[in-house]
Amino acid sequence: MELQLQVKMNPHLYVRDPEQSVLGRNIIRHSIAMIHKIGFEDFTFKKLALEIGTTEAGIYRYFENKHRLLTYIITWFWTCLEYQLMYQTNNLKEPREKIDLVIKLLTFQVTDELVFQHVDKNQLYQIAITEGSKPYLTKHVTEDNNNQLFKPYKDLCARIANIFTDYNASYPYPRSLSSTLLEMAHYQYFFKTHLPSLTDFSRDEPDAGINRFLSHLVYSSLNATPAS
Amino acid sequence: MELQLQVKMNPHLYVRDPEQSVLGRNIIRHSIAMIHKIGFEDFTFKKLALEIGTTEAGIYRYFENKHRLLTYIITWFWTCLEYQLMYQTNNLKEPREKIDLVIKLLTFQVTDELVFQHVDKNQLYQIAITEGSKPYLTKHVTEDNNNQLFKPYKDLCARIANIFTDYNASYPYPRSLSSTLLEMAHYQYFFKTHLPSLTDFSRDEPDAGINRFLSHLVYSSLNATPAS
DNA sequence: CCGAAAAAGATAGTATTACTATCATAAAGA
DNA sequence: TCTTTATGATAGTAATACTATCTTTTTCGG
Repeated sequence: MELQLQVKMNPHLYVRDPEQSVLGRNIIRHSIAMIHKIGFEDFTFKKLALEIGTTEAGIYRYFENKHRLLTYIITWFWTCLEYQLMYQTNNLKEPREKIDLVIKLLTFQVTDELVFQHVDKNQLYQIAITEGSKPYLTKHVTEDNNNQLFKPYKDLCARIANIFTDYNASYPYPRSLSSTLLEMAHYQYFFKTHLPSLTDFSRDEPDAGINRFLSHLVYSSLNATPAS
Repeated sequence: MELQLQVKMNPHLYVRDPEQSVLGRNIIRHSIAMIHKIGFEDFTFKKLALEIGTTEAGIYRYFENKHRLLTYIITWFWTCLEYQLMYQTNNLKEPREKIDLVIKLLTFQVTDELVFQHVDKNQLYQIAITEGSKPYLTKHVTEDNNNQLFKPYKDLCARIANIFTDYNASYPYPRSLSSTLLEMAHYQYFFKTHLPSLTDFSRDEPDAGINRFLSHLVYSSLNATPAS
C-alpha cells in the first residue's frame, strides 16, 4: 500500500503554495528532475518552463527565484526525513537501535512505502547530496534563518542529538555530532562517487562502507571516556 | 621577519598566471576582498574590474570565469595550508602533537609570519569556510578533478590521513576521518556563527569549543577498540 | 637604444539570465 | 451566473557572462 502524505511547508519558501495546484506540483517534480540532470548552476526557470509547457512568468508566480526553489526542495527533503525518522523509530526502545536506523536513513538504505507528490526519491536524494548545503552557504543565511527556512533541518538535527543524549547523557557535543553526521553522510557519498581518494572507499563498492565509517565515528565518540 | 612565498599553481586553473603581473595579483587580492564582502553569488567580473580600475575583458584574460577564479583561490588556500602543516610539524616527533597542530591549523589558531601575495589571511579563511565546497559541488567535478584542480586538497587530506595512521596503524578509515575533519572544522565554524543551534557552541564564546569537539571526535575514533 | 612581441586599456557587441508588467482567457467557487 | 483566481501569452528591461577588435603601453632580447 502506498501512503500519500502532504507536508506543510513554511510560506516564506514560496510565493504561491505549489502543493495546491497541478502546475505547482509539476514545478516541483520537474525541477527536481532537471536539477538532478544538469545541476543547480545551469538550471534556469526558462528551461524549466519549456520542459513543463508553461512560461517563465508562470514559475515566478510560485517561486521568487531559483535559489528559493532549491531551498524549498531541500527543506522538503529534510522534513520528509524527519517524518520518516519519527515513523521508523516509533516502536524502538533502545537508543542504539535508533542510532543505527538514523545512519541507515541518512545513507538512503531504508526503503519505505511513503510517496510524496510522486517525486523520484532517488533523484531527490542525489540532489540533497550535491546541492544540500547551497541553501545556507550564502550571505543571506541569517535573514533566511530568521524566516525559519532551515527549521526542518535544525529540528532533525535536534532530534538526532536527543537520541545521542538518550544513549549517553554525559556526551558533551550531541548537536555538533548530529550535524557532523548529517553532513558527512552526504559528503562521504559525494566524495566516494566523485573524489574517492578523499575516502577509504572505492567508487564501485557498495555503500555499506560509508555506513560502517559513520557508525564507527558516532559510537566511538559516544562511548569515549569523558576524560579523553 | 616576514617570509614571502610563491606557490606554483596548476595552469589549468588560470588562462594567464596571475602571480606574474601586478594586474594578476590585484585580481587575486581584490577578488578575495570582494567575495568576502558580498559573497560569491553576487560577485561579478564587472564589479571586480570596476574596483581594480581595469575592464571586464582584462579579468577574462586571467580567468575563464568566476567559478574558476574561486577554485583558484580555494585551491591556493589548501596549498598554503599544506605548506604550513609541513613547516609546523617538521620537528614534531609524536603523532599526537601533529594531530593537535592539524586541528589548530584548520581552526585558524596558528599565527604565522608567512605572507602570500599580501592577501588578507583572515578574509581568505572566511571565504574558505563559506565558499570552500562550491568548487567541487558541481556537475563538472569529474572533469575538474581529471585536470588535477583539487590535488592540493586531496594531498592535504592524504597527509593528515597519514598522521592518523602513524598514530594508530589499525584505524580503518584514515582518509574519511581526514576529510571529515577538514570539512567539519569549517562547517562547525559556519554553523556556530550563523546557525548556532546546529552546534553545542554559542555565537559569542571563543572558538576553543570547536577545537575540543574536533579533538574529541578524532581521538575517540582513533582510540576506539577495533571491535566497536 | 631599437624593434618585436606581449600585456593592458578602451570600446563595442551578443546571447542568456533574471526578472517585471500587462492583458486575455480559462477554470473554479459562491 | 457572476466573480474571483489561476494560467497563458507576449513584451520588455537590466544585469550577467561572455567574445572581438583595435590601440596604446610595457617589456625584453639583441
